[in-house]
Amino acid sequence: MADKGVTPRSEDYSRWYTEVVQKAELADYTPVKGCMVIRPYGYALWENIQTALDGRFKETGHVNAYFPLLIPMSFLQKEADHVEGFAPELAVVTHGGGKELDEPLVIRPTSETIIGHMYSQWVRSYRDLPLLINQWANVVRWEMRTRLFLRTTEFLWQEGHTAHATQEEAEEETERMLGVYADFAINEAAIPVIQGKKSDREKFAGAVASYTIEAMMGNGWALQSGTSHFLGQKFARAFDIKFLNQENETDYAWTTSWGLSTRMVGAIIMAHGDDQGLVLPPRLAPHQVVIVPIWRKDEERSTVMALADQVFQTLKAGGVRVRLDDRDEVSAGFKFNDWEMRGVPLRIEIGPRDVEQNAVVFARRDMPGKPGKTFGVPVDGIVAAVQDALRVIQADMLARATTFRDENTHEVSSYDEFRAMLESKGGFVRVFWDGSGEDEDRIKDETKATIRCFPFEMPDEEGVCFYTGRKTRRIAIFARAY
RNA sequence: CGGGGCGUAGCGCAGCCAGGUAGCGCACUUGAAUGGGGUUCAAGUGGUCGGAGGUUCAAAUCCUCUCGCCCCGACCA
Repeated sequence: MADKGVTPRSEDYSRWYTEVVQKAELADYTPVKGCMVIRPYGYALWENIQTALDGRFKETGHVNAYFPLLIPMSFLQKEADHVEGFAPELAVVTHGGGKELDEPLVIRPTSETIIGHMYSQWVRSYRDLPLLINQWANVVRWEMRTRLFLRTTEFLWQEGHTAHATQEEAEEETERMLGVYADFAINEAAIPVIQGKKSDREKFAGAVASYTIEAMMGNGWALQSGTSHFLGQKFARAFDIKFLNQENETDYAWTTSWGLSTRMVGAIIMAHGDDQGLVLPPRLAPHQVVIVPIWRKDEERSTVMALADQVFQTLKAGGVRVRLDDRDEVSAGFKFNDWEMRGVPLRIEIGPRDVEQNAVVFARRDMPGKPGKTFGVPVDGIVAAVQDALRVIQADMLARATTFRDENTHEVSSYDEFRAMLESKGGFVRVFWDGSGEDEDRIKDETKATIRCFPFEMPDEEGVCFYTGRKTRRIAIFARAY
């Protein structure tokens, strides 16, 4: 097993993850420390993520633009919390054209500063607002430890930056975009994320409030999969984004920012992968269907390939992302395993016996082996049959991930219980919380668990804080996190 | 940056303790037989043993330094 598949997750989740990424040919490390190359298959997945998100951004009135990679160091320093948060992980350019620069340039770790600077020049009147811009870009953060997709020195993401005339509007935008992320995660990536607010300890450097979608990975750890920040007027004051309101008074704009990165690829891998490797949700999979023809003799080959090609053309014309694996040099069994490692949601097997019946065999990636197989699927109506199957797979993946998350979410009422739970079962721990930031730090030191969020969905009842014993209405979700 | 581990063919490893002219599996090439779950057999290609210095008649092996990677911590989308 171990010699031909990936390491079972129970043995070593970290190794399992790296092996899945590499066997699926999603990405590799490069000679530059902590930097990853996203291989064509991994990039195709990212492109589908981009398309799904970008469509939602357009629907909510946003437009794309591009801001530069290099930012003057002084810009970073204008917002005190922001520079404090990012200073340790900045990559700095000190030379250009063979000379030392008068002022060092920072490779953007995020673009609030340069965009804030430009917004200050673009905004004069309330009529210029809201400004709703997104950019697809790369950013660099000099992290100490890296992991493919989850934390790399350079990563790809989108970052939305908006400016509004009123606090209410900016707060609405912050929540709207978190909702867009949650909708994407649930309906495209089949990951049942929890929406909530970050604790002060965990919020974005420079934000007034940060919101997050938190996903549970296969080992019970949490992964922050997208964030949306309400920046108040902090950046507007730092970058002088002022406008005249309807009363002809000067006011600072209210800004937001929100981002989702290639880390989402890591989330998909860890939320759905199994011992055979990657399992991709149909809506994002680069290939939704792979057709594997099976034959023994040359005369069989021609009839099998004729039907395989016919099915391929029909599906393609029907808008299905389909691939025909017509390689001669490897066996059918090899191809099965090959595409399983790559997570293709649905495999269509076509052999001589199927040709006789003018039918095919479906094999679901999310249900390996016999249970996921359907024999004798008629070629007539194949497009609808495939689309149905893909819909079912998508829905089942979400349902399975939701069940997994719920089964691994526990409630405790005392700190002893809390520690025991993290030791024995892990996962998310849902508690009443009325502690301080210092309490949070102490818990992190002692258990490695942090507050992932204060979920939006809270029961309308009062409870006792598991740590302080005080009465509170606030719920927190604690977990170990990537 | 602290603690642990590892650098030998594209990948995974053995050889090192007890120095003696570099090996295995996978992959790759060629040929044949196979073909409904990672086929089999045969013949091949491919290596500055991470780098530098030292000890020695002789270093993958011993010594010193150095570079890099992985895992665990601190940091984090």
